[in-house]
Amino acid sequence: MNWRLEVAVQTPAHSALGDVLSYASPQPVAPGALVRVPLGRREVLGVVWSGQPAGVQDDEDEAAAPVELKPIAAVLDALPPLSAGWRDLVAFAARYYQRSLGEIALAALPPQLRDLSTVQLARRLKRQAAPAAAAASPGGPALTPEQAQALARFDAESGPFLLFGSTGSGKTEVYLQAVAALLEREPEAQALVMVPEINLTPQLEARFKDRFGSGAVVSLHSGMTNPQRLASWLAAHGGAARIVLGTRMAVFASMPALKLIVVDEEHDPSYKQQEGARYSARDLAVWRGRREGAKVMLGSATPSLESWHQSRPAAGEDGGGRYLRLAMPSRIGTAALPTVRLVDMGLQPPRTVLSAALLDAIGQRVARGEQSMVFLNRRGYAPVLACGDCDWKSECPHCSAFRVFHKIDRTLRCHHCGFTERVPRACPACGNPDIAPVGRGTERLEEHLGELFAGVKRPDGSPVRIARIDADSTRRQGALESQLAAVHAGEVDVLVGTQMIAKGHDFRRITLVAAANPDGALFSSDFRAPERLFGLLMQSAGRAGRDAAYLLAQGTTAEMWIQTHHPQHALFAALRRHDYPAFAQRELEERSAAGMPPFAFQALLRADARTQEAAQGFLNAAGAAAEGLEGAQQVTRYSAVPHAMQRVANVERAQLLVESASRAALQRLLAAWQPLLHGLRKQPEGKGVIRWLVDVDPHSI
DNA sequence: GACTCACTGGTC
DNA sequence: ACCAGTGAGTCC
Repeated sequence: MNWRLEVAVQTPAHSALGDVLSYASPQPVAPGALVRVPLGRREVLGVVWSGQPAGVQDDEDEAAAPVELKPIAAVLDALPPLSAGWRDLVAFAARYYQRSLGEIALAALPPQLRDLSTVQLARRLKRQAAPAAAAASPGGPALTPEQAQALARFDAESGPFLLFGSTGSGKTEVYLQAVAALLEREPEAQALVMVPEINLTPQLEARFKDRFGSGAVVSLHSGMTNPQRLASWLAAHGGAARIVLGTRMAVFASMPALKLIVVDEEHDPSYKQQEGARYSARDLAVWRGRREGAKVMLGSATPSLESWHQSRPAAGEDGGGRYLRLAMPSRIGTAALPTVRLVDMGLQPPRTVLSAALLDAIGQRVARGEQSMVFLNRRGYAPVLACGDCDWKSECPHCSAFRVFHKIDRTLRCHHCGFTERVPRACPACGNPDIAPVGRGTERLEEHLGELFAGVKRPDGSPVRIARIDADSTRRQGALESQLAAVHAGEVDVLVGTQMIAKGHDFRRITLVAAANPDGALFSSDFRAPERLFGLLMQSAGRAGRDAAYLLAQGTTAEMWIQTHHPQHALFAALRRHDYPAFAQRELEERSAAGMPPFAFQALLRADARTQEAAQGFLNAAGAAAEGLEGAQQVTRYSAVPHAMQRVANVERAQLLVESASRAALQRLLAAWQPLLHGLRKQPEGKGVIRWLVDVDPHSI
């Protein structure tokens, strides 16, 4: 008997191929099994989606043209098939984000699996074979009443849950105990714990391994080598790993006994994949939890407005959100949240970088042996280099952006396309030797602080030590770790950096945090910018004064300084009171009035082309073609506009927004649109279009 | 998405 | 004559 298998292989949705390809097999193969199949003149990895005895015709067009199917090359039968739950997750993600099954499925598998033969894999599995590790969890610290109450409700209800806990309220301990209770109760159960950035996995990994033993915990993130990723993935797939800790990609980890998903810092933008399949790992986690009967806990001090709205308590007519909110407003110990001080930059002398009051405050802390941290969201020395005579500026020849001046190696670097040149000696346009940096980045701030604090001494009389952490200083492998270690060891008095240092790090001796110039986000065209800024500032404030005992011993208090030209802005007023609910309420009222998310659902059709006209022409033709499609009446379609970063590496980018109050209507339209777009690409309107893509629930517009 | 193939234009 | 770069077409 011959069998016909439908196999998902890595092909994009806009190829002319269907979602799955058909192959012949001499024996039945279970759905979810991994197979190697011929594709053109290659042999690739695929996932069996379904199978049936050959000769059974269920499609009329099949009968018209019976084709000879190629046989599969091999079955990786040493591996248990991927579960129906996993396949459902992949299928849902493919459908929702308008990609092919195979693209999602193959991206969710460890890359090394693609080039292992059956023999190599079998050998690998034999070496790996380990029974499910008994997870040890010798208790933890005593819980605060808030933590205990959150856990009690988590235990009693089914969720999903939004753990709304201020920075330092001990959210991680709640995760640990929720996992511990689960693993103790169910000897096979697995838990998935997601964090936003790879930077943060080592610390969390250490805490989980410490609590549960190193055999029970594996990591899954893009910073790992391929063999490491394969080993982690196999341990999760086989059930040996009780806990999987990872970044957004981990949402697709194969976990046969998944019973709990934690999404830490659920508001973090990095949960949204920004290339390829643009999925939101947080949203998929909620979907997966419901599908697989696993409890889901989202945690944040500044939740996304989506999650906040979704967890609103019932009031009046409103039945409330679908999530259950668990609040932990207090910091552990006696530590209060830092005092927020606003510096009105309008009252400072012109061109002030750091106000006298802030410098004085930092100086005092240096003298007492305390640490301070200054944020500036611009790396490099200066964002622009400009000629004093003519109007030359350091524009990138390939992008609609300025090249940034990096003094350290005297280069002009484009942060978008990477184009780098030596700094010219004189103005390339008029020859004037007087070209000067405009504005400031972290490099210049570091230099500036060094000059200003040249006379300031530490308690032992030694000079102040200033360090900088940003993407440039941490390019080398292991550099971030060693620089963070230096801060922890107290070898740094003033730390300058980008938002890289705002997240998660538990610095014990930092008592002052300052945002040098956060105003950019206040009046951004991106409607999510205030939300991101509030989260970032709250998170930054959370870096200060984490150790109550240290503050007490020092006789000091924690402070967050913000330099702004708009001290009256409502965002800062809420921040001052550490009042996220007030901020969220105001934002939600505005979003509701303007009909924006979470009160509407959006998708972007984006196109890249050689010229802006070609990109917009394709999009507008696509918009017109959508007229009359299913769902179109309920979906607002806007005109094509240039992307916020219009040109990158000589490619013009444009986008077209579609929006609806009904997620279902939007989904119906997108599904019906896909084949039209595919066809349009081949029409004259598609001339010059390099690529197009759909971004569902886009993060920035 | 990964790959091949045909075609282009530039250089030794 | 020999390439890198690019665009079009294919893959059950």
